[in-house]
Amino acid sequence: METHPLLKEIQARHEFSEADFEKLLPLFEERCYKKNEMVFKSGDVVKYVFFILQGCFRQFYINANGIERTIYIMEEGRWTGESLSFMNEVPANMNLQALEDCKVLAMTKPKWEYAIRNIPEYAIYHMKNHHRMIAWLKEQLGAAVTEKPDELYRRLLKERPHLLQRLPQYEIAKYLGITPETLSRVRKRNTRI
Amino acid sequence: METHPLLKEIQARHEFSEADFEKLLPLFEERCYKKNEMVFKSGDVVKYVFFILQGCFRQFYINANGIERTIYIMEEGRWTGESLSFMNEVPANMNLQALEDCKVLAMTKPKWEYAIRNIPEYAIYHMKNHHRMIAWLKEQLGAAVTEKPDELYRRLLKERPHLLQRLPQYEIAKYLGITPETLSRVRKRNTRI
DNA sequence: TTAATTTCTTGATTCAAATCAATGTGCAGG
DNA sequence: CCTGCACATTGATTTGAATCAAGAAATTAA
Repeated sequence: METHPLLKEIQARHEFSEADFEKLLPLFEERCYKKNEMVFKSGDVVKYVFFILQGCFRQFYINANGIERTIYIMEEGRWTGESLSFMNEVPANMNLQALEDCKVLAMTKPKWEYAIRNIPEYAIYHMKNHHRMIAWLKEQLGAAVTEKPDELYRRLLKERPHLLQRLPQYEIAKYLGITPETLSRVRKRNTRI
Repeated sequence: METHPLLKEIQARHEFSEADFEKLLPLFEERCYKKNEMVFKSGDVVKYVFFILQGCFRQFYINANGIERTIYIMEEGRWTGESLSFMNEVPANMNLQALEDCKVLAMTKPKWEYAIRNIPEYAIYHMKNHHRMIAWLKEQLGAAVTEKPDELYRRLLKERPHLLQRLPQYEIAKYLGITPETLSRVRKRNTRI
């Protein structure tokens, strides 16, 4: 008997019983997105919180001049969504796109509120996740501006090497905030054969 | 009778009773920091969460090459700290410094846990705050890389014009991620007389 | 298989901000 | 008042990534 990927993720971060998990799991519905499909766009009110079962998404920001920047790339076994928009029912300022054919578990707001109220350990896990997200975003923000392309690339190579196999270069470039040409040169400079 | 600045901040974001506030307030202790004093450094375990009564702090990141970047500047009426370090008792990867003589309300972890468990509305407010913080950080990250210095400056001028009066130029420059020289030129270009 | 399209690499050029360097300004202390 | 220091401005130069422009490789379709 295999552990469900969602239970696996939760238990990796927080003490969580199978009994609680049996209350939690039925609150989700399964959804699929095709490669390149937009899950939501800036201006939409986000209706779900998502746990990724299969595939890979990118969340990106478009500034006033139409320049876009990928904020993060999330793979199976992680959460995605837009918590402020979801929680307060306000327009999102981010865009979420499937980079592959994807399968997710999606939970609506009423069910999420039910979970928060009735599964205290889920609420705590949820809060812990937010602390991690905030710390990670702050670090990303610091790194994005202080580090040169070569350093950003080596950081990615160290932390998430499989992404470089999984995604085309231009997606990596958008994530690192550089042009594909620059990434190509960076790779050349940083390749040990 | 004046509303306490902390109650004011909480009520601006969430329905919160005076009765709850009377349970909350005694959990804090008052602390002072002198101008330029470090509250915590990267590597420290952060012992408090802070609400700013007076003054102004910057939180900054130092990368592997010793280059620093100010992530945010917080003024009176706002929270600051490092939630992941505080919560999990792990080393912080950020630095917090007073930019002026400051007075804060500080809460230790045991008291914070007491508050979360015993004042449910505080827990909800806290969660809401995190959603806002995450959305704000994502937007900052998007803006930091896609926008040019002139755009970053005009954004700051629009959103927090008083900061430009309050702080020296070199602190603003570190916050925008540009050199003081560039900021000086940007200001010249963008000043209507 | 070839053809067509997409993605990646490489080179030449441009451009914007960092850096380097000097000067100017305003304030604090003697 | 002048002196000294911190901060800000301005100009000259360098630098590194973006942009522009071909090609080469890889993938997909025919």
